Amino acid sequence: MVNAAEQLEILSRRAVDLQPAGDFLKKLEARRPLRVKYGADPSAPDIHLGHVVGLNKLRAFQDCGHTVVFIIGDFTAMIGDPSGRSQTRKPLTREQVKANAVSYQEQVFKILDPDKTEVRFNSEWLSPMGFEDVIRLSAHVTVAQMLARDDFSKRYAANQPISIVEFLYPLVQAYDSVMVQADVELGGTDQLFNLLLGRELQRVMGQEPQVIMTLPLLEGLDGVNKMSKSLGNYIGVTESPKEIYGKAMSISDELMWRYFSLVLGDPDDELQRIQADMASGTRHPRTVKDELGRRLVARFHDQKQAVGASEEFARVFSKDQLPEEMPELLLEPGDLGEGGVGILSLMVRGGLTSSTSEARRLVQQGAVRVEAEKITDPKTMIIPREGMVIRSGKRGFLRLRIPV
RNA sequence: GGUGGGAUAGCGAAGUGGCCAAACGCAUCAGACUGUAAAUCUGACGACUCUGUCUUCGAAGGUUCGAAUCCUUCUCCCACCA
Repeated sequence: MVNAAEQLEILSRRAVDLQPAGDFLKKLEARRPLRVKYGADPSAPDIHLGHVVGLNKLRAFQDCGHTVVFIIGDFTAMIGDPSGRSQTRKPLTREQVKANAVSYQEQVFKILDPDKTEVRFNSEWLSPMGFEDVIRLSAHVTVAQMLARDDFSKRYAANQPISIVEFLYPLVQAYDSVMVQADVELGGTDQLFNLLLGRELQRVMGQEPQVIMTLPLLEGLDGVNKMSKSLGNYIGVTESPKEIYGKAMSISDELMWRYFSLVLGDPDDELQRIQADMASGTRHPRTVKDELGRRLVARFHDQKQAVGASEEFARVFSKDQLPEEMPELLLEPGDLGEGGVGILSLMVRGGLTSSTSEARRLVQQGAVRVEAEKITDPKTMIIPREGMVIRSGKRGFLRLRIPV
């Protein structure tokens, strides 16, 4: 284990908040493995790059010899978020939660060291609690304290509903800290309030308060909102090489530095050097982004697939050639009559569009090609040939198969 | 318990008897430009047998030549007062 001062330097790198820093050093100097808590909501079992930012940090703690207490919020997930604000927080059944938790662990251990990870489910201590216990617990916090949280105060001021359950959630999370005797709790900057409440509750309940650390929130593909599953602006660690690479290429030039820095952990000075090269024209932004895409694929798959994804991407988009694999439509014998088959019908049946209207629109907008020929008349009849390819827009491909 | 407000297309939000398949914004999709960048511009964005037809505006009934708009009942939501 490296010494406390060095650990402090390594571990606090890129942290937005670290409170209180003095306590943290003290804890590190105690030279025992610290219990570093991180909570996960199992309602969405896809770990994405936004989570990776935190997981990377947890891994750094492990590499310094500390223990990660990974809490799966199964209890809370079964209750959901009755405010209905967030559709992704529907109550889940016990089975769903269980299944999600399993897949969660599989994904998390792509980054974390299983030997230094303690996985805990918060139903373990929350399920046995009676209403009396809950009331006692809630007595520790005042409404004014709760309203200190930014989004609560805003919503309250705007006459927007705030359910009591929403007050209870931070409390539950704080109580988790007490139950696992956390030394440190990690979260995104949006978690600041909840983390601090954990400190508060530990103090009230006679424990040494945890140190809290917040990390930057990674912006999603749109470059504006934080990466999240519900916004659909995420790159999941279990996605295919093609998807990871393709999504990486679609982010803006400005944004890609965040990914290099927060997901891949590249040091700032190196990134600045690359930015300088890019500014002077010695490096093309595209090659830099290609590297980002390849490294992300390599990180969650392997090097070989990274190269494959890069090549495939270049083939399809830069050179406008066909991908190696594409969806197929097996035609019926009736399709082979003399008149041919309507283009719209083929598109719908092949899954290129979900309705005839949509197919028609695409054709009228000049997005559809059969082989190399652009189709603009929705009434066009196609005489199918084995292996014929229909393209819809840039990424829609369909190969026709004729039954033998 | 009382008072007031609300439910409109993926989301947000106009519309208060015909000109409404329903403004606008966001998201999405396509085209142009490119590095599939981003930004920008243009167009599309309920469905269909598509110059037209059909089904939509919380639900069910009703008034009317005609209803997202008026009436009745119902369901759900919110704020405020107590």
